[in-house]
Amino acid sequence: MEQLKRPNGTADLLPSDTGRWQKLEGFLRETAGRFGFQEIRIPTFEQTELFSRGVGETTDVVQKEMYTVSAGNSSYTLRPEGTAGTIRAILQNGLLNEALPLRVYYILSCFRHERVQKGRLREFHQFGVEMAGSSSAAADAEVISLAGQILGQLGVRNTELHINSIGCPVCRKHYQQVLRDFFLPHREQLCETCQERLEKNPLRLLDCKVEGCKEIGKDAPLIIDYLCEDCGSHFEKLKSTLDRLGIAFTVDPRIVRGLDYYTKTVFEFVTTDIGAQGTVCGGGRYDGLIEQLGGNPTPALGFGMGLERLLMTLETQGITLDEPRRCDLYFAPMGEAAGELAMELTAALRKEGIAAQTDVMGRSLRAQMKYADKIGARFTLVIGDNELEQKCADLKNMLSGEKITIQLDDSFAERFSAIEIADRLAKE
RNA sequence: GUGGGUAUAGCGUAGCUGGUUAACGCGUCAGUUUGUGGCACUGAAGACCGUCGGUUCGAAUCCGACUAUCCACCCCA
Repeated sequence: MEQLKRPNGTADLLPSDTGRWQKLEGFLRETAGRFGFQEIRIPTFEQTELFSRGVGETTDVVQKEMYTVSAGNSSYTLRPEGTAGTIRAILQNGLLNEALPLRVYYILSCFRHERVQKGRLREFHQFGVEMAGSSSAAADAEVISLAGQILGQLGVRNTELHINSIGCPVCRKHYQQVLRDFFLPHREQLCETCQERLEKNPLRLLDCKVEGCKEIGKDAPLIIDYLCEDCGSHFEKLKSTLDRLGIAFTVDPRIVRGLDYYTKTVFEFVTTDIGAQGTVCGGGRYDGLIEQLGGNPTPALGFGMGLERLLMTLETQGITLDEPRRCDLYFAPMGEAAGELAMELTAALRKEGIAAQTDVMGRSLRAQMKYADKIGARFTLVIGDNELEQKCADLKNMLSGEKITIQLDDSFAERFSAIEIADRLAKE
């Protein structure tokens, strides 16, 4: 029978991986919690319209990367990102009627039908936060500082924070016209995609990698010089607050996020250590989104952090999160009677909070010792006919090789004995 | 959606100027005299050489298509 394979762009997380995932997730929850964020969990799929309306009809994500299925008369889509669904849930459950600003975080998987490459999967995991109710630059600084602290505390190096402001719909519209006017005379020298961008999304003209376009765009007007008064002072305030918090950043006027909902502040944490897809964290403000999704106009912002990319960065930088496999005691019985006793005692030890294992392969003592060594057991306990007779057991410290004989009570297999062994382990 | 690279046991690789039982390391399992791990030694299991088709007396080896995978563009986390 033919073996079936995983779909392209998905991953299996094996026992050798899940330890570091758990540790990372625990760290993220803990850190987000310290910033006052609480977890929210939302459905894996939503009505397709949520994304076309929230993320934006013209974005690549919506136009060509969504996994959409129709069921009955409805069209559903696997979430390509976390913000739209989170905002939907916030509105549907009236969370904005509670103390503001509302702060939520999530850890979830996203789905995008893209061409797979390093750092880009079709199902990938994101840690994200959303903060709603504040239009102040202080909120921006707080969200950015959470992301910065996460990376900092993990010990991530070679990562830069880039920030920019893409203005509000009013000043952006004005700027787009200025940009068009600038590029129009060079139309013929632009690459094909840029000629399209000129019509559809002029902001993108700025971060084209084609040499010719780069050259032309070198002296292009920058949006930060065309911000309206409100957007401009918001950006100034953000920069001074970041300075005050000691968060290093560079203003990168080329950053343009590909999701339509962003306004004013956009930012990303970028590393060069993991290949071309170096954005580990990206986010920004989206003051129009909540209204766009049917809520009362409410300012908000957030970010998403790609967990695969983060883990990849940690790995190339030699930062480990692994926890060794835990086995406090391996119980090595010899013979059938001892084997049955071992099953009972092992179960009892586990109730005492001890990570215990015993033989289920019918192996020789020598083979059992090898196995105990491989799984990293701290102690082994050997019981054979002699020990059964004398009501004792050999306890061996696998690190030092030291061996002691411990005397056990009459009621060998009972709780009491388990506690006694547990005590001995604790003393060692 | 576009371009390029790669595909041989669980993992990492050799073999690829076509020639019979496809090799090595790691890992797994068993054993090295009667009841004690790490080292060493011995042995075993494990591969339709990605799939289909073509060239040929003969294909892991050459050619084509498909699929998977990797890298990059694009886009984004």
